[in-house]
Amino acid sequence: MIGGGDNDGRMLEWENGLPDESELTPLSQNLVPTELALAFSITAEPCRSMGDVIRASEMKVLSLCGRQDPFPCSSSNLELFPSRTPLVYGEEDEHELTPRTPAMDDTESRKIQKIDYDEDVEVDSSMRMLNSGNADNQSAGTFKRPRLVWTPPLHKRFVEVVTHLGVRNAVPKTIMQLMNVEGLTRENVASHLQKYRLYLKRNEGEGPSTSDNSLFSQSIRRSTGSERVPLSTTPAPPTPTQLERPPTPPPPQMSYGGLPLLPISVLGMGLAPNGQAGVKAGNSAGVGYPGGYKFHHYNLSKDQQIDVPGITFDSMLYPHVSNTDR
DNA sequence: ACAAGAATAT
DNA sequence: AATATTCTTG
Repeated sequence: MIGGGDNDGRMLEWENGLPDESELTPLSQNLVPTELALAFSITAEPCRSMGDVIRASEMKVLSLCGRQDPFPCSSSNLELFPSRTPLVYGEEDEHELTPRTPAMDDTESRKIQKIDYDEDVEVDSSMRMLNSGNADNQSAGTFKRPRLVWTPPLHKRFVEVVTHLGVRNAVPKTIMQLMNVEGLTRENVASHLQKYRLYLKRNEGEGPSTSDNSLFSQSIRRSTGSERVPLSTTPAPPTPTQLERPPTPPPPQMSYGGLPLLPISVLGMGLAPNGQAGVKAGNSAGVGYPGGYKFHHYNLSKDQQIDVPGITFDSMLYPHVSNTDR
């Protein structure tokens, strides 16, 4: 115990609460005697009122929170996604060197985002929030893109594009370009496409009227080859001429899933003690990651999804979610 | 050199 | 299981 046993009585008094003003040294009284202060060239600070103290206290609390707004994630806060902020999402791995080649060209712009400043406001803003608290994560050139989560809207977009192209002609780069989602990489798409094709293969040969009544299976026209389906969000459906080439470059850029990406805290998801992101059962669009390393979860709660009749969750992504929950 | 796709890693 | 990364090949 600090202070030993001499002052046990005083400490006991304090157990019933903080001392009142009468027991404390008045704010107006200098703690250092004038002579002593002069001897050490200490200039007395101006007297502070109780208001000053309270204000200072609040400032301290805010600074300890590391930001001005204690609740920046509230849905009403439109400042959530300020424009053009330096990319700060990175990872704690300083061994990850080699920035991608900086070939300056329109088709390569996405790569550049990895090492420079990301154009995707929503994405990097979410990153910033989620990563705040990481002290050593953003020294130049050490960015590591956080793990992408294929939310239902995002996957829907993917399916639209793939279906539009026809599974045979759908290749990652084209898909990526047509999806037109900022921050989405070819690697992201390639990985997802691989899985998607596995899904198709696993289910091939099964008629549409099997026990599989998932919206997923319904949403997919089993493409026989070069068949193409218009892209719903593309303003003008491709003309036959256009179909010869990779179709019309898309207008409005989506953020992931076409909606503002919201931080975990907004969605009732949190970081488990081991650093894993998880979701509460209600949103169930993601699960904790068994590997035990950090990743970011861009998920959207059900009522935040794009209102597209017929397609919401799907069984490829969320086989564990019952259809009635979708 | 680049990109697709498969294989493997986390 | 989901996604990323690496390897192989065209």
